[in-house]
Amino acid sequence: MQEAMENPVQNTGIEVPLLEKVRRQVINGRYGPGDLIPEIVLAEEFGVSRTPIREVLKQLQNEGLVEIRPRVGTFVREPTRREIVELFELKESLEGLAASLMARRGRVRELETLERNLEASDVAASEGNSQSYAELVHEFHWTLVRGADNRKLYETYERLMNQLAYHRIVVDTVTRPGRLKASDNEHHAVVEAIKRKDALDAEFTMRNHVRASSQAALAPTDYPRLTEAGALDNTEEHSPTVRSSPHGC
Amino acid sequence: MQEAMENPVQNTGIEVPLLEKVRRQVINGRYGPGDLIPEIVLAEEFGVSRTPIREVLKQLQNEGLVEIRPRVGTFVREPTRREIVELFELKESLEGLAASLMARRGRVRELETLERNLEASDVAASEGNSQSYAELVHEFHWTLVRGADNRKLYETYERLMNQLAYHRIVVDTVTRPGRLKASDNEHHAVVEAIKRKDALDAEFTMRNHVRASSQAALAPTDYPRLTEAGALDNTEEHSPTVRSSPHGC
DNA sequence: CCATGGCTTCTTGCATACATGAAATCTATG
DNA sequence: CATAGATTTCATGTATGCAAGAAGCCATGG
Repeated sequence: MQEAMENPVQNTGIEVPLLEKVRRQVINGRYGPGDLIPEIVLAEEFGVSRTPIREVLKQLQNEGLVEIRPRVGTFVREPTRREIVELFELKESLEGLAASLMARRGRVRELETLERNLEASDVAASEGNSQSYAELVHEFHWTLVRGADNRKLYETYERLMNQLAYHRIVVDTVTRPGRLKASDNEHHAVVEAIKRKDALDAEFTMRNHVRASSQAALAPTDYPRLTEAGALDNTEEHSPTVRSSPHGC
Repeated sequence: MQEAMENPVQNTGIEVPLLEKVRRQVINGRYGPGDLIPEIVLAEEFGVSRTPIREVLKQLQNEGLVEIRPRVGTFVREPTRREIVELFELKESLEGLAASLMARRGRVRELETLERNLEASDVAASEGNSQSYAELVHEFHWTLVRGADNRKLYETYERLMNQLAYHRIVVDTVTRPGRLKASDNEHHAVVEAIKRKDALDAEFTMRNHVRASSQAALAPTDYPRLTEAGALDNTEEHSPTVRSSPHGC
């Protein structure tokens, strides 16, 4: 009854590596927001015809990453600030649901993963290793959503995160003063509530955590960052290697 | 900044009427769960080539309504009971979020729509007109989600409802004894909380309401229905005209 | 009678050609 | 020099042809 969830990418019938490769090329490649993406260029680049490229682009449009203007062309979409806020509101609700569902499940494998994650996060937090911590944050949130054992929730979450992940608007807020340790403490509180099987507490602790990190991500960043690597990249340029975490902490 | 929301169907670049027509044909037409849907049949039926049909089918797969097995064919998907439960869990969370967001907005146009809906619902409930009430329930929930003024939430909700709407598993639970008036009362409570701008109360009142109607929809239906029209249709046959509400009450 | 092997058929997946329409450019005129 | 109009170009939208693979079927052997 419980199907495997090992494939995070929806089975679209499209050869998955192609979709993934086009995604990277489109978002992290030489195409910036507003740029036209000619189908034929991608087709030649990947050695296929326009047909599968069109399918991939339609999928990307469905994910909200590009906009296809009929008879005109496909353009990289620039999410508005309003959309970012909307996505964060949904993120808060969905992760709250995930925490609630996981709390009701009892001791499952994902709970142990979270506990190990906390240990590693404590180390990274005490060392101030924000790069390492950012990755652990990433794992924490995805483990939680996976631990909810609700495939539709997982797919919905994945869908929304795809819209947030590849845009430079959301940067690793973990580098902001104080946020790192606060985030770590909030993670602890969530896991504690889950261990107590207190679904309501788990949900609201998680929601508060997501809201806090979302606000940190959305707040203007006037003050200097704590790390030099991956400093705030608000210019229209886009770095080929994205160091920033795809979501807040 | 605030874009219009008048188009509930995502702009996919596909000629929208075609997508809609294929959806009906596929789900309410002669194709039942598990049936193969040959592209060429639809193509000839609608007087187009296979290419736009393929795009439509891919979109329907993305919505979860069909399954494309590579090199084999496209089949109408039968959602499992587990999936239904998962979708209801998400529905509860999303509609709770919608109520919460709407409560924070103050007096907006959609609130007046809800109030008019309640008046009409009271009449339908007192008359025991479950057909009329079912339509009002439908309008109530969609108005609430629209009133949240969060486009991403709206799109996500639409996406999930598409997966629930056209399957005969979810029937109008409004015809069950007691559920009709209970539902009406719950709607009143939600609107009251919104008018009081009590976001938390609005959210949980709505969540409780969704949970109650979801459980009613999922519960086994041993006892006779109160209406003769659109009686529980659990056979593999599917009526050409679907009378059942696409969601609970 | 049952099982197994090959064959036929059917369906999709991809490539390509052509039509359509929008945008940009070039030109001619006020 | 600016502007309006026509033309040219370019990218998409659609149709169609062909190949590959999977499922079903039939025949044959045990």
